[in-house]
Amino acid sequence: MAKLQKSIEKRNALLRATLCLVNSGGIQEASVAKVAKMAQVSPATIYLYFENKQDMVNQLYLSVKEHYATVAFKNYIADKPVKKSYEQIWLNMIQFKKDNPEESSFLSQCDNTPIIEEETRQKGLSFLQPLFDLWEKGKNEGIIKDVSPYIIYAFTIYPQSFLTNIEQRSLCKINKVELTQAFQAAWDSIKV
Amino acid sequence: MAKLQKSIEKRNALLRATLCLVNSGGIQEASVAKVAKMAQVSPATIYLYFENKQDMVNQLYLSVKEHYATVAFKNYIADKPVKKSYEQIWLNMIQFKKDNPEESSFLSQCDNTPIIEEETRQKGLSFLQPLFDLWEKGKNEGIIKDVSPYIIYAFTIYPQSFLTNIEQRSLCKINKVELTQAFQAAWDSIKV
DNA sequence: CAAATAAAAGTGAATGTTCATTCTCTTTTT
DNA sequence: AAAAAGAGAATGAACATTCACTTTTATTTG
Repeated sequence: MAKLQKSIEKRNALLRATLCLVNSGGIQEASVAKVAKMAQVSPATIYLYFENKQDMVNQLYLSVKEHYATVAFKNYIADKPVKKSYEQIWLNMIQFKKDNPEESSFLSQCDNTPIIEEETRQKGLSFLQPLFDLWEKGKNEGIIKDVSPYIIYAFTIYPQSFLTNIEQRSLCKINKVELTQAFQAAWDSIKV
Repeated sequence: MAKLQKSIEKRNALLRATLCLVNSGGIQEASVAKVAKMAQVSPATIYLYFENKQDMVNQLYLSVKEHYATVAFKNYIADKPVKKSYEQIWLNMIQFKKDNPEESSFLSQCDNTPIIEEETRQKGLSFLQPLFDLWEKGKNEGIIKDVSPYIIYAFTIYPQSFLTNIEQRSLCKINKVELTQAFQAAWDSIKV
């Protein structure tokens, strides 16, 4: 039991090291040798925990997405009004990105790289199912436009990445005012 | 003169090859050797046209951004009503992304990689100045919300990348209906 | 319980590629 | 005949992965 625990910790150390390196210099910076060094482990050890480098990055992707979803849906109670629920989730999501810039930047980098396999992507998306259900509920109640979930995602969730991205690059600050304006924009784009 | 022309053509061949390779397998796939081979040129020749690989990618970034801006602002006449002008530019922009998936995907990949220097990024952004001016005009006329241009960009232009991205991955189709809905969402998010 | 043994986890060095870049030499253009 | 453009081969570093080996942990047996 203590053994298993140690294994999990080592696995996490490897994932954390990968996250850190990808964040500081792009995915190409996270070489197996560097990850191993940062996690204080032999390069060979990585292959005890992961099939290969691509597998390691894909697993990291899933683990980060899972964390993201956990934060997004914390204290989520399905029977509140749709707008209120959505506001809560939306704020949780952007807060996650503000609080976890490394994980957030990693996810952004993954959006457009072929290292992440389509299967992994789909699995990652499935963590957000409650959100898609909420949109469906909103559509049925006639308070959210009857458009594809892709459009809803594109105009309400996806913009968060841009905003936190530029805040990270110190080009702007996202405080309470901007947060309120941003949610208003998101909601206006999809409300009936 | 014919000499210079030939030089430009060779430079363009190198940029085109880079674009193609980046598109097919990520930035790491575009190695100097492969780019040279695809452009039917010796690896050494690349260093006659560019300082190094990073410089080549940065120049490609600028060249693509310039093309993008050219398409965005074609037939743009500043004295039409703000909403009409904006609709025209917005449609031009998304059409560019649909018509030029390689260039579009390249730009997306560049959004989150440290290969592109901050200076290059800023220069690339400056091509879109007329758009920022239009927003300012809209704000002055009281028809666009008085919020930061970052927010406007995040909720109207940035979502296009997501939509064309998933269309590219064959997860959805963006036809006339979706295009109309999408522009409506974009406009609703920022109109007063 | 303790010694013996089997299995699992972990290592550093080596493998064979591929990488970006530079070298020396040749061809083409002025 | 000078200079500019281009070539292929060479360089050394970095890469992902595997190798033969050691150490640690778990299980069996006397």
